[in-house]
Amino acid sequence: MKLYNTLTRQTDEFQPQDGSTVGMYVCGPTVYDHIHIGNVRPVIVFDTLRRYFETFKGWNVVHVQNITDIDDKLINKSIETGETVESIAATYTGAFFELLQALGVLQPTHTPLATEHVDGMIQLIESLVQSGHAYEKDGDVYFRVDSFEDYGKLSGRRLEEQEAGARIEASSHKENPFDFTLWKAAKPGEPKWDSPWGEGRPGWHTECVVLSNQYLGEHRDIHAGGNDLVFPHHENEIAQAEASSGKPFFRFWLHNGMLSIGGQKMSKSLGNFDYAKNVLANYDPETVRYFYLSRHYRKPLDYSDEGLQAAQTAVTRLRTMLTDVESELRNASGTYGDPGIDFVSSLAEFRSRYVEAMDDDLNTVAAISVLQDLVSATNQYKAESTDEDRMALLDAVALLKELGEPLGLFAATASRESGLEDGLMTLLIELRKQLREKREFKLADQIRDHLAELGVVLKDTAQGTIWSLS
RNA sequence: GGCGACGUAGCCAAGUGGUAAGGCAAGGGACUGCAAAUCCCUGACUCACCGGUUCGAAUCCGGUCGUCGCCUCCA
Repeated sequence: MKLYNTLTRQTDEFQPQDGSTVGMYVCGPTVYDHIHIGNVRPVIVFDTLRRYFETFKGWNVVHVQNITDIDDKLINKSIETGETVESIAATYTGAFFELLQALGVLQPTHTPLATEHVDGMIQLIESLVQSGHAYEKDGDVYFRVDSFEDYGKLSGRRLEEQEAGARIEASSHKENPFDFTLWKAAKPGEPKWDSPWGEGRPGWHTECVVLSNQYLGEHRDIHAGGNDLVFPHHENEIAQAEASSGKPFFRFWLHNGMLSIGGQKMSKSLGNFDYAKNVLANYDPETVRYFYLSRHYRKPLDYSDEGLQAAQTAVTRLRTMLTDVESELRNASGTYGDPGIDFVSSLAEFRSRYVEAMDDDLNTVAAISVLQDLVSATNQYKAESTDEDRMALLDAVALLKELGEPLGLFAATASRESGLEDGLMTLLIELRKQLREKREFKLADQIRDHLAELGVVLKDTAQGTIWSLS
């Protein structure tokens, strides 16, 4: 499939290096607060990519999702609240994983904490110091950008051009204003680790390098994150990784677009943000996923309640087809008939359109339109086919579920009814049918209304009354 | 100042050289005892604007206007 690669600035054909295993690293959150609705975008997008790899490409995916649990923001929060950094980090790390689960995100293969890999980071920094790519100054260690020829290759920034109009404030410690911190000396009271340069903590960019190497080894296929990380974070990762190893770091760099609110970028520093948990309090997870996937992942996405509402209506339409068919045919042993066979053979077209869309730089928007078309065609067949020719509808349902899998849709729709439940419903529906035949509509409606209160939905269709759980 | 993205119907949004997907909203019709769901019909002579290339452009080139992002922690 093709993926847009920030490194080459074009869509490149993607294949795992060894042909079967994809190593994918997604930059994770700094756990000093609950994640917001912007942080959710890469989580959903790259979960979708992973699912597509696994279900449609047959590739095994090693998915690394790091947790940054040591950082200035955590230290500041600790000073504000009096809580320890460890305790704050533990709280929001837990909240993060709860949220992933609520969103139906597959559990990443590895979820390493930065603080558990400080030794590895110190080793990396030491090797950079020894090779002249880094230097120590008063307990801080900086990466020497002038020592890395390719600096700027990811973000397209040439050092010479940058320096002219630079608005980076010059630090007296740095040889070049673009030199970045690898190791930061500890102030009194701050969390700290021993190192050859005294007590301190690692810089942010270093953790992703160490964790990538450790958990992916040579399977460094994809490194992903928000496009606000391109510079300086990912640029700096590449610099230190490639300066130290002499080998290419990652082959593919994938970046999702930012979330905006009212056309303005949403961010914590601007204050115009909402917590992801609040959205999940108002919308079901599939609606949330549908909303995020209804815009191409590289483009900016404007967040709005109206957008979520539209997504909810749209995803409900898909789900309704699925539940209606399953309700009608749950016990049926119908036949296909010639029209059914024709209909089933027409389904292949939807699948290939879907694959074509997803293969084209994960075009989930076009893929979703295929699901909508599939549902339209199925509803049409449902409306026009005779009672004997309905088994084909189950094929359409199976396809819809298959296509929904990478998007994370319809997982929760599999309601299992017990034999007793089934029997009771059949009884109630038969009773109500007799009432309706006697035109006792008041009683019949009472049954339907009361069942609705219990979460059971009745629909009177041309094929008889069907029921499903709401 | 440097790097980059975007401007498609009331709203959201694909399409990036071959004559405008899909969803939401809206109106009309069908079905129905009523509900619910569903089906049918109605939508951009047009893709910010101007000029160019081409048999042909929303799609390529040049320019104009407008919006936004990164360059400082940020997904």
